[in-house]
Amino acid sequence: MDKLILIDGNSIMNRAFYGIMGSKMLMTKDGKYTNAVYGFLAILFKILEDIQPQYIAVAFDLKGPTARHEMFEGYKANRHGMPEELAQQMPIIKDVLRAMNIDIIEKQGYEGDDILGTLAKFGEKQGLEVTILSGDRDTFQLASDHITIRIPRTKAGKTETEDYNRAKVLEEYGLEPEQLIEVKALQGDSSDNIPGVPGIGPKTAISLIQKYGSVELLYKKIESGEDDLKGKQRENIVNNKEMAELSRKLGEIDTQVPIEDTLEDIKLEEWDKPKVLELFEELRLNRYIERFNLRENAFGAGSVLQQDSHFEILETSEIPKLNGKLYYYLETTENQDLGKIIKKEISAISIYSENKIYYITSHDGFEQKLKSIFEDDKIEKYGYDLAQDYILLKQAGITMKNIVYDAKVAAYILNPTSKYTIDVIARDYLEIDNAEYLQSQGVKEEAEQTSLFDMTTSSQEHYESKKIENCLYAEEIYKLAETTMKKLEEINAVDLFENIDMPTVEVLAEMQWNGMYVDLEELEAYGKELKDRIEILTTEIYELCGEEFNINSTKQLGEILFEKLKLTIVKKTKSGYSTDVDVLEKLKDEHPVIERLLEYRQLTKLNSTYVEGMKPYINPKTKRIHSFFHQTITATGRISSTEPNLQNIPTRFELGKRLRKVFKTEEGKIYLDADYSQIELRVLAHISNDEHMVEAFINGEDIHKQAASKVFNTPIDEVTKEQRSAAKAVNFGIVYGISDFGLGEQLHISRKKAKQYIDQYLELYSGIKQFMTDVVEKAKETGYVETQFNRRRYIPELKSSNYMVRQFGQRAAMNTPIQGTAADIMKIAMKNVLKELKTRNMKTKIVLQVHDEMLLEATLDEVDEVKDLMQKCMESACKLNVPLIAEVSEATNWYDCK
DNA sequence: GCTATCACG
DNA sequence: ACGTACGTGATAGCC
Repeated sequence: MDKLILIDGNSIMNRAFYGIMGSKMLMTKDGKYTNAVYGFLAILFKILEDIQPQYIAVAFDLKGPTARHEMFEGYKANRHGMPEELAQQMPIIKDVLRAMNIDIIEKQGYEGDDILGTLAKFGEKQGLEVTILSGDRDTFQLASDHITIRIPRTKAGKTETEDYNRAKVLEEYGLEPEQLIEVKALQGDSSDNIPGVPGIGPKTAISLIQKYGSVELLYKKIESGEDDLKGKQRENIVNNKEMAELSRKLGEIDTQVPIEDTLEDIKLEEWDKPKVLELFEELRLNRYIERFNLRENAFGAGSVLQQDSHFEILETSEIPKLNGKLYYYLETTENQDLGKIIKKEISAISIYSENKIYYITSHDGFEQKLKSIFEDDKIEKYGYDLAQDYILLKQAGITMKNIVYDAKVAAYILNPTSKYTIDVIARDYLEIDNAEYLQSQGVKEEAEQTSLFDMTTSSQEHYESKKIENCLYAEEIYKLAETTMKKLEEINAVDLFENIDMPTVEVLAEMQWNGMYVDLEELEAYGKELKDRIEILTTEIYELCGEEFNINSTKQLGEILFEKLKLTIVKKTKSGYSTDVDVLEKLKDEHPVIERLLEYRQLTKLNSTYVEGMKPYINPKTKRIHSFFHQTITATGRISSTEPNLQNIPTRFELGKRLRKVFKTEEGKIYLDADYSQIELRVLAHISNDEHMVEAFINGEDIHKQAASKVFNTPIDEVTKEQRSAAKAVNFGIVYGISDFGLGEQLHISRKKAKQYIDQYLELYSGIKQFMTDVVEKAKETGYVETQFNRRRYIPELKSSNYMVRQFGQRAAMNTPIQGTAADIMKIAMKNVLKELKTRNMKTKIVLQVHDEMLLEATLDEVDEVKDLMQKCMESACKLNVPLIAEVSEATNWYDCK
């Protein structure tokens, strides 16, 4: 028997959209979402494969009123339009379907359901086996012996489907499919705003129809008094007869829609392959391009994958001819040697050269060979994650020189909010699906090898797999260098890449390699002090609360404070009572336990995060902490630090700040710590070119004081401390993309008052106001914002249907050029500092960067010179229309650098 | 793995 | 009527 598939386009797109959401939101590079298209196609291909139909059609709703709206003006009144992120995908899926020659049926005044119903009945009459694919259970009323409704069902994260034919409906509801219309008439449908009869839910409705057969028969029985309904329920049913009848009409799917399409139209046809290919390429659906062999059929080879067996691998022990450029990938193995900076070592290298990949595994004299190429200043290095390679090589006694291209960094600049595993980059910029390719080459995944049932993987197979994988990467680095550089040119970011971010690779690797010395004994003494005090506090807290509990559990603490002690509930979180600092500060006068809790929180934070948390990272050999510094994490261009994070070592409060005493210089060395003064506000002054702010900086005025004087309309000499501090908060707020609510929270003042401050501020700093309007407007237009050095951040949130998300987009649009430009400037300064140190052959080392602070460990003989060059490098990193000021301090421990 | 909290610029 | 300041990372508790 021939088969027909009918798809409810809107409902499946909807499901696909919400099914694939969140962190994995798929997006094209220009910020267009593709998750629903992707999900729809996955579902489509699945059902095509399952059913192997001869006929297929997809129905869509059109905007505009339908017959149901005329019947009842409240119909679907509670529906707001589909979110923009989904709406923009509807034309895309239609284009794809057209290219596949799949009939799209839309009819003004009718809903998708009606079209499906009409076609299903038509198909059944023609003797076809019909399957309707819909996410909407309303369509169950169409089920029959030859019409099956298939609905997707999410079960434990996996999408499965369930089929409903007449028998299945009967089994689940105890009713004929047609009777579901009657059920809905009584029950109504809140999602479509169909009223039904008040007080009747699904259970009652079903049992009533099971008993009486239909709405009509129910009312007949009531009229003749043969019913056995009672009380309020009976009253409701009697009083809402019209509602029930109307609801019945609204809920019944129309199977008489005048449709012109013939059986011939909905026949499954060959795709227009070139068109499908084009669309799939745009959507980056490489997986499907491969699966359906679109490239071969369209216009032959397109990517490496089609170039049959691809690249030639040569296993050798000799370095190939390099022609001044080394395109390479380092293979590593784990090495848990405690003295190592990173717990890996180089096990092989794959090198691209003249269309071949050379694979060289570790052997006698291997390191010497690596040294000869990596230390050669005349050979440009092209790779992936060179900061890691730098350390790996350093561990082998090799100092990498002439670092030119890092694919990870290039991809980061092209889109700082993406991910940069080599697989993702290959997909994004080479349209290669590495997993699929490796599978096609018989490469076994690492995870499979550890499976209990797969102990058979021989070391030979493992070797082969590793080889192919690493050689693929080397090949891709070669290709990426070309494609990503081209794309960098398109967005005018070559200078940023070559002169700012690439030099930063080495700076960060140096920082990690150098590390910061930590006095373990002092750290432990500090920890002991904390722990002693924590013990006392714990006892006191238990006593004051009258019981022992886990103070670290916000849940338990919340119950004690707000249920047992009945303190005022200030704020709630998603899961219960909030107990954060703000809340506790407000409760300080209500109970003596609060101040102890505040101290307890502070101390346990210091102890667990900083003392205990940091200990394991002290390298037993160097006695130093070698944090990772990441260059491709933040949306703005800043650096981040992990394992441990050295960029958030306490400083605001004395007790925490004392921790900085354990960071000490080695014998005969001294820290030089340089801070940019107000770098973000200076950048803001520059970008906005606001008259007053620029003037204040040029005249060396106190910027917060000036703001206070303006906002509070007070002569500059009469500005109070409080006013200055309030104005400081406003300045911060401005940089963050201000909101009255946020400022109000920060200053503990009313929203109205906060708004006054802001309005007054923007009135006077009109250049800043202009900048904020312009930057948001331009971002909405182009979809991205840029720093002064053309670092770009796409902000798709600006197009969100969610007000909150849009607001966030606006603040990000205002903040990113400021924070990002400051980050760019710092990177330039670091690069120049390192360059100076190198050319002058100095022994001073860079050990840390904290956004606007740079910490060097200088040898005593170099202190004066370095101090000077550091300041010069920082202050002359770029030319702004306000002065750039760096303040340098020196001490033998970090605490004393002020 | 998510949430709440808190450390930094 | 809603519920926010921007950018990060680590820890603990809880599911």
